[in-house]
This record gives sequence, structure tokens and C-alpha cells, in this order.
Amino acid sequence: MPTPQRHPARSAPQRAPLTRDEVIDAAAALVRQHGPQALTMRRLAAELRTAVTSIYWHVGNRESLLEALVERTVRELGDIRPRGTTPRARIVSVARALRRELLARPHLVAMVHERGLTERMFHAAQQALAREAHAAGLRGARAAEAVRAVQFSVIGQVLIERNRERSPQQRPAEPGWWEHDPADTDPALVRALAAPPDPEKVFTATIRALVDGLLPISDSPLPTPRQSARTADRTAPPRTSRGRRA
Amino acid sequence: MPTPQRHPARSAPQRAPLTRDEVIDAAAALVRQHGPQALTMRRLAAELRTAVTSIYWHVGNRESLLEALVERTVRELGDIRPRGTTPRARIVSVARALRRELLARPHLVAMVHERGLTERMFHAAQQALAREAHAAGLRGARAAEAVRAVQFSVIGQVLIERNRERSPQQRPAEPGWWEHDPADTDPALVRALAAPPDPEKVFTATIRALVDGLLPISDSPLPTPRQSARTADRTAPPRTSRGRRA
DNA sequence: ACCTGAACACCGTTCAAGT
DNA sequence: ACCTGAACACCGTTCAAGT
Repeated sequence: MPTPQRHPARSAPQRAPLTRDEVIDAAAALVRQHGPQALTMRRLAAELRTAVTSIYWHVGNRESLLEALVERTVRELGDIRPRGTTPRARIVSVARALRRELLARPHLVAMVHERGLTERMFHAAQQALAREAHAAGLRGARAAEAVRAVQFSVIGQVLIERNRERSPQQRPAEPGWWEHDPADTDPALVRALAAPPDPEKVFTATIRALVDGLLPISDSPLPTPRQSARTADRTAPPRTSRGRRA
Repeated sequence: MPTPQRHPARSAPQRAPLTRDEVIDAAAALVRQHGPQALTMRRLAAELRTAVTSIYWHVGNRESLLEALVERTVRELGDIRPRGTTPRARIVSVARALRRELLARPHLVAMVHERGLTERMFHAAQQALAREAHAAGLRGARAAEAVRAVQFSVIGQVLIERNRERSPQQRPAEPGWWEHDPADTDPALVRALAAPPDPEKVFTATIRALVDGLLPISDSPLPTPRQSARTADRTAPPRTSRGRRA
């Protein structure tokens, strides 16, 4: 796209008057494309082809601008709809949706977190999870526990996953870490902990295990409108060795 | 302690020659006391009563200084010793120790995370958890799953807890959030999710529930040297309603 | 080997002044 | 109501120069 004027508007009519939303849009684009450190008032002004001080007129200062940006991100993460026929499947689906949304905007999520709004960002998901916990038969503090456990696991896992992306090599794991301990000669465990090949798969497995542990076990699905074959296959897998053995 | 010279060493012998460790110590102190944003090269120089450029001679640049700081933090978090007689109790103890250590240096932990070293920071704890998972009878990928689930939950919960501290009022929860949904009329749940009065208690409860779900259930403790009454009381609480009901 | 001040290119923010 | 340049106090970093 050819820019009609490459000098910052000398004597020509300098485009439509700037709006607050335009400023926030440009700021979001800057963060998404070049990371949070690229969002300086001066660079933003250059991007918008205005004087720095114009921006101050519209958004007050950098702090308020970030606040607005964060506010928008929180809103974007607002609608998370559970899918599936059983509470278990629906909780897992919320967790996966949450993960996808978070990974789609890592910079903005980091900024939300830095500004102390993590909890608000997760409130929609929390409500959905609470509903499912209730549907699964959990009540009161017990249900809250389950909601939090899922929520925290998702956040923790996503944070680490994003972290791993950023620094691809975690410095080859200091040789002789595991070997010196004779108690855990479990090569499969060591291998599994080394580097998950498919983060999404690992994520889902972890959440599923967690939900299994949190929900009261009911092998018969709740009464639902109809039973979809697509969800049923992964919904009630054969019980593994985790069952009670007294 | 009276400072013998309050001007930056005019013609007097300007104290023992600066060392790299001194610089890192001062940087750590600055971060711990005034937060990460207070760690500027110039302020650090002022604190050390030297020229800014001396610091550059010792640590290269700001980036390397932060790296050294982070390296030290990772080392400090290195030794985590499990306590208790059953794998369950020992895993919970690791989680609690981890939480305590992380909350003790929130700024530095945030910096470690920003520099992509979260995983390395948690490696000692991970090893301890893996050992306990093995002791509890889990093997291979299944054990890795359990280790990760606990790890992620701790990280997630600590991050949120720290977040909540920073912004004490999460904007009174937008009235009419829960009410419009008739499905979940569980006032106890809503109350429990609103604001945990004792984060430590909530934390322990969550981790305990999680571990219950992850470990194969065994009501008899493993054979240990001797059974301590101090740990036994909280180690095997009466089984709650989570048991199998087929 | 260690320290120094001057200088450069960047910040966020304020202010008086324009239209 | 909206935009502007100049100026202030801060950054990180480099460099030539001291001892």
C-alpha cells in the first residue's frame, strides 16, 4: 500500500482526526507484532503519523493506555462456551478453549497478568467451570476447590508452555541429574518429563487426569437431550488402575 | 551505620575496589526492596557510589546483570526436601515448600519467568515430585502426568495469589454476574470463589485434592522406618465422599 | 586492571501555544 | 476540541581517556 505522504503531514490536511479507539487499535497491533517493549509513546505516534502529545490528549498517559488495552483483552476472553455431553467433557473443553485463547495472544495476556488482572481475565471461564462442577454433583467449598484446581492447572501449564517456546533450549539439563539417585530408575518417566513432543496432547491428558480426580465418579452420564457418539468415545474411557483397591 | 563520606568519594581513597558479586548483591537488594523497575544502571551505580560505567566493566550490560540475578535465584530455589511418611504427604510438603519459596521472592521469580527459565527454576522440585510419584506406584508417562499436574497447579496458584496481593480489590465483581443463571444456585460455591480468606489453606486443600486424584489410592502407608505421630494426623484423613460409588 | 565523564540515542511527560 | 514543538528529567550504552 503506497503511503500518499511519507513526511508527517507538512501542509496537507492531516487525515481524519485521531480517535481514542484508533490509538488503542494501533497500540494493540504494535504489541501483537513486535512485543510489549515495542509499545512506546513515540513509536506509537510515528505509527499513527501524529505528534506524541496528541496521544496524550486522547489516552491520558501510558498507564491508562495499557489499562485500556488490558481491558479489551479481558473482554475478548469473555465468551467461553463448554462443549460436550458430560460435565467431564465440558470441563476439559473449557480448559482447552482457555488454553487456545491464551496462547493466541501471549503478549497481551502477560500484560494483563502484570497489571494484576489475571483473575478478572479468567472470570468467564471460572463461571463456566463452576456451572459444570455443580452439574457434576459437587457443592459449596468442594466445588470451588475443583474449579480452582482446573483453573490453576491451565494457567500454570500455559505459562510454562509459552515460556518453553520463548527459550527453545533449556540448557541440556545438566548431565548427571537423575542418575545419582538409584531410587527412581524409571527411564520412561525421565523421558516423559524431558520434553513433551505435543504440548496440546500433554495438556489435555493432564487436565483429564485432574478432572477424573476431582469429580465424583459416575460411570453413567447425566441425563442429557441426546447422546452424541462423537463425544461419548472419549468421555468415559475404561477405568484404569486408579480405582480404589482397599 | 554512619557513612564516613556522603559525597561520592571526592579525593579520599574510594573504598575497596568494586567486585562483580557486590554489583549483583546490590542489584538483588534493589529488586527485593523497590521492585524490578527500580533496577536501573544509574540507580545501581548511585547505590554503590560509583560511576555507571564501572558497573559496565564488571557485568557487561544490563542484560547480563539480569541473567546473573536470575541464575542466583534459580540456585536458591534448588534444595527442596520432602517431609512426611507417605508419598501423598511428601508431595503436598514439596508443593507447600515451593509455594513458600516462590512467595518469598515474588519480584525475582517474575524476572526468572520473564527470561524463560521457569522450567529450570522448578527442576529440583520436579525431581522430588518424580521420586514421590514413583514411590506411590506410578510409572512412566502416568507418573510424568502426575508430576506436571502438581507442578502446574502450584505455579498457577502462586501466580494468581501474588496477583491478588498486588491489586487488592478486583473491582467488586460486577453485580449480576451469577444471578442471571438459574442453573447454579449454590451460594456456598459463590462465596467460596469470591475471596479465599486464607490462601495457604486453600492452597493446601487444592493440592491435597489433586494428589488424591492422581495417586493410586492406598489406605495403608508405605513401610517406613517409624511412624511419626506429628505427620500421621494430617497424612491420612478420613476418606470423604470422593470414593467410588458405582 | 579498574574507573571516569562526556556524549549519543532513546524514553515518558508537561506546558505554553497554536487552530 | 484537538494538535503542535520545545523542554525536562530520566534511561542504556559507547568511547576515549585517565590511573
